[in-house]
Parts: sequence; C-alpha cells; structure tokens
Amino acid sequence: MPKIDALEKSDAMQSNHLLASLSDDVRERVLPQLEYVSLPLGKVLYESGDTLRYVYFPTDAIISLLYVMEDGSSAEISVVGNEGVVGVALFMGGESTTSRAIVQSAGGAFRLPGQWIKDEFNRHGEMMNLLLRYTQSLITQMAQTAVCNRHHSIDQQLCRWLLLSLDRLPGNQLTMTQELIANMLGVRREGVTQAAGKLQRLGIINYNRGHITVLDRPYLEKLCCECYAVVKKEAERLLPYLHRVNT
Amino acid sequence: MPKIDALEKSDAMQSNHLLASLSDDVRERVLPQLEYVSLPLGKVLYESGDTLRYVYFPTDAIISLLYVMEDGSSAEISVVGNEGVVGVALFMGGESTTSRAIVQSAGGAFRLPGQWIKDEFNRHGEMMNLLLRYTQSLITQMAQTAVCNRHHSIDQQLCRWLLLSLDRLPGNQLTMTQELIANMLGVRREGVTQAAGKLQRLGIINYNRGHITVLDRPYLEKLCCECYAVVKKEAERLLPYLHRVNT
DNA sequence: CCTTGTGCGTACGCTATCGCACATAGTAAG
DNA sequence: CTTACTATGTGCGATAGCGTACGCACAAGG
Repeated sequence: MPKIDALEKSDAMQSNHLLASLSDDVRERVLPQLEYVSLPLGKVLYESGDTLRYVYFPTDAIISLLYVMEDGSSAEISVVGNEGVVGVALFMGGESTTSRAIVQSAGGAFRLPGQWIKDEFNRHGEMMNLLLRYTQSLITQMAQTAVCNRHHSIDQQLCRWLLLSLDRLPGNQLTMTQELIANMLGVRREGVTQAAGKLQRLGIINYNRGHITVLDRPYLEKLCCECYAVVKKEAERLLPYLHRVNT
Repeated sequence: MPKIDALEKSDAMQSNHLLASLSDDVRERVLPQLEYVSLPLGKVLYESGDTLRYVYFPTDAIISLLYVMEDGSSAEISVVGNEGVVGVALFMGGESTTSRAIVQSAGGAFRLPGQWIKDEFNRHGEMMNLLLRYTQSLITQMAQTAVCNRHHSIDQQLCRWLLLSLDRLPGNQLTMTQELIANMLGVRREGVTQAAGKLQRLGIINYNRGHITVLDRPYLEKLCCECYAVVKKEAERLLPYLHRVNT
C-alpha cells in the first residue's frame, strides 16, 4: 500500500469526481481521514451481509456490485468507478447489503471509515446532498440493468458493459478476461466469446488474452442498446458539476 | 375522491406501514397535510422525466415502477404498496426518475405535496431516517429484479410477482389480467398463460378472467426462486418496526 | 526444451422463450 | 338473442442462450 504525502493526496483526490466536487471547507475536513489503498483485481471489499467498515472512493479502480446466488452463479447489479462511491448502505442506514463488492479492474481508491462518513453525512450539508444524488444515479443504473437483463441480447449488453467500464478508466484499454465479463453479465463465457468475436470482426475492439482495446467507440455506442445512454444522461443530470471536472 | 374526516384519516394512516410507524409528534405534523386519493387501475402517477409533484403512501393500492423502452416494451423495476412510498426521487434530490409509476392494483393512497416531504426530510429527523432505510430496501428489490430477470424462468418470476403483490394486499385475491402481468414482467402474454396454467393445475391458484385467488401460498413460496425471500428478509431487517404493526 | 495452465475459439444438441396466428370462452352492450 | 369485445388457451416454427465437450494458442516456469 503506497504511502503518499498530503500534497499528492490532495492531487489524487481530484481523480474521484465526488471528492473533486467538494468545497474547500469539506475537503479540508475529509482529507486527513482519507486513506489511499491499492485494490488488486478480484479483491472483495465486502460480502453479502457484511457490516460495511469503509466507504471507497475509487480513483482508477472499478468495483462491481454483484449478487451471488445460492447455486454460485452471479449477476452484476451496478458498477462504480471514479464517478462514485462504494458503500452507500452505510449512510442509507442499512450498514450492509445483499450484494458483494468486488474489484473488477485493479487500481486505487480512497477509503473512509464508516463512522466517519456517517458523521459527515449527519451534518446534513453538502456531503449529504452529494451522496444522496449519487445514490439516485446508482438506483437508475440498477434499474436499467434490470431492463437490459430482460430485453437485450448478449451482444448489446457487452457493448453497454464495455462503455460503462471505459467511462471509468483513463485510456481505451481494459484488462479483463472473457470469463470475468461473463460472470458480471451472468452469462456463459462462450456467449461473451461469440459477442466479442463479432465486435472484433467489425474492427471495434481488439481482444488479446485478457486485454481489450477499444478502437471505435462511436460504433460501439451505435451498436449498444439505449440502456447505456439512459444511465449516462441521468448521471449527468443528477451530478452536473462532476462532468465539468476533468473533461 | 372520497372525503374522510380527521378520525377516519388517522385510522386509515395505520394501513401504510411507514406512516403507521411515525411517532405521535411527526404524525401530528403530517396528518393535516395528507390527502387521501383513490387510485384507479392503470392511472399513471408520473411519467419518465416528469417532475414529481407528490409522494404517495399507498394504503391498499399497489404501484408498479416500470421502465418503458423506446420500442414500447416495458419491464417492472420494483413494486410499492402499503409497506412503502412512491416518489423517493423527491427527497433523494433528483426530482424525477427515468421510470413510470403506474397503478397496478386499484386502491387508496395518501399523498403529500413534494415540497412538504422535502421540508420534513430536511428536518433530518425520524422521517429522514425512515425514508432512507425504505429507499435502501427499494434498492434491494431493484437489484433482485435484475438478478431474477437474468437467471430465472417465467414460472419462477410469476411466483415472485404473485407473492410480492399478495404481501401488499389485504386478502388472497388479486385483480390482474395476464396481459398486465406480462407487461410487468416484460414477457409475452402467452408466457404468463403457460406459467399460470401450471400453477392452476397444481391447485396453487385459481385464475378467472382477471381475478386470481391464491389457494396454497406455502406451495407458491416453495416454487419461487430465492429472490422473493431475499427481498422480504432484507425489508424486515431494514424496517423491523413495520412488521410489528398490523401483523 | 518441455510441461502446465490459462484464455479463447468452436461445435452440437437442448430448452426456454419469442413472434405469430388462431381458437375458445366468458362478458357486456345493444 | 345477438354482437362485439376482452381474456385466455393453444399450436408451430424460429432463435437465443445454455450445458457440455474439445481443440488450440500463448505464456510462465522448470
């Protein structure tokens, strides 16, 4: 876990849109409490039913919230990256959720002790409003996941998934095996192979043993179902200032 | 819209678990603001993108939150009855959602002007905590809907849907055509016919032109996927006091 | 060099669900 | 009683996705 000094920390904070949008006042209060952690691929931040100990503000990590069924199969509920925070159940009052939070793409995050975020939330100020609005955008993403699962093909869902991931990463590369994508989407690995093969033949992506490069993002968006656009647009509506930063 | 006097009103309030759980203090503040409305089948409380004007606390109505796609097909995101409230986007700060709220089972509800619920929420007291916890249980329901859409058969989903509806109604009867159920589940009407036929042959339900009577609820729960139990258990965990009332 | 493991491609039969078409049965209005 | 409509039942071909099995290529470690 790399040590970073206060200056670096303040700089790195900007990578998370929620942290970046805080006023100087709140930022100063939060900064000393934030702990930077490096999150390796596959790390489980919490299991279903666990009492949450921290909230995580990813900088360049991506976290998947997924539900694991009794028979072991899984389905992604939503995805959180540098636009958001993992652990909304803490301030919503539940302390735990029925889903698992797992690192889908390795990277960094700032974490904050559960009690601390609750205290800050209970000041009923800027942070509370920000977190609530973010939570609503998360709700929208979950709703759209339900819709997409019902109505859209694996091809379309893969496009949505790639775009959601891409939005949360610095470049146009993602490190992700088809097996893992299949677990997220809740489909067979072979289904992902088929869908990815189509995209590759169309020259949209390049797939190489766990490394995906997106070559033609506009085309990807065209092939995608409406679900991606709905989620993105609603996030921009709910958290407009986040999209002024770093763009 | 039936007029009811203060005494009746106070009595009817008890039918909604959220309202029933309020302390005398808050209840006295809320009571004069509550307006009882009768909600006919199919009434749309709000459309996707509409600015919400009221929140609704159903007494014996059931409201479906569903997303309608560009091509007109739809999928239910969650269902709200006497255990909850319609319009969480108001206090979450969004003012609108991407879903439509439609009356799935006719009945009554108390409504509260948007500004009023926001003011009460911003007292940061009992009502806020209650609404946030309810919102988390709603999130759980939406997550499980996504999972169920991914992994479970129409048969299982119909069971889940019947149980969710049953929990929100006084008796063991529901008025609901297969066509409407199909719209909620986002499947073909014929699919519902098949699934309902199986349940009827097993003696679990009796279907008669839009009137369903559930004859063997334990059997229904046995046939259902885990999704129903997960949602129910989590709701009881998050809002325990609601289940002490009226049971 | 060889071995082993991992990631990906492909094939085959199976099932659930879809899209469509049409038949039947209650129900309501004239 | 007749007509029209609504709700339900049924059948059939098409298809997407599943379960399973197997083959191949590349990478890491000896």
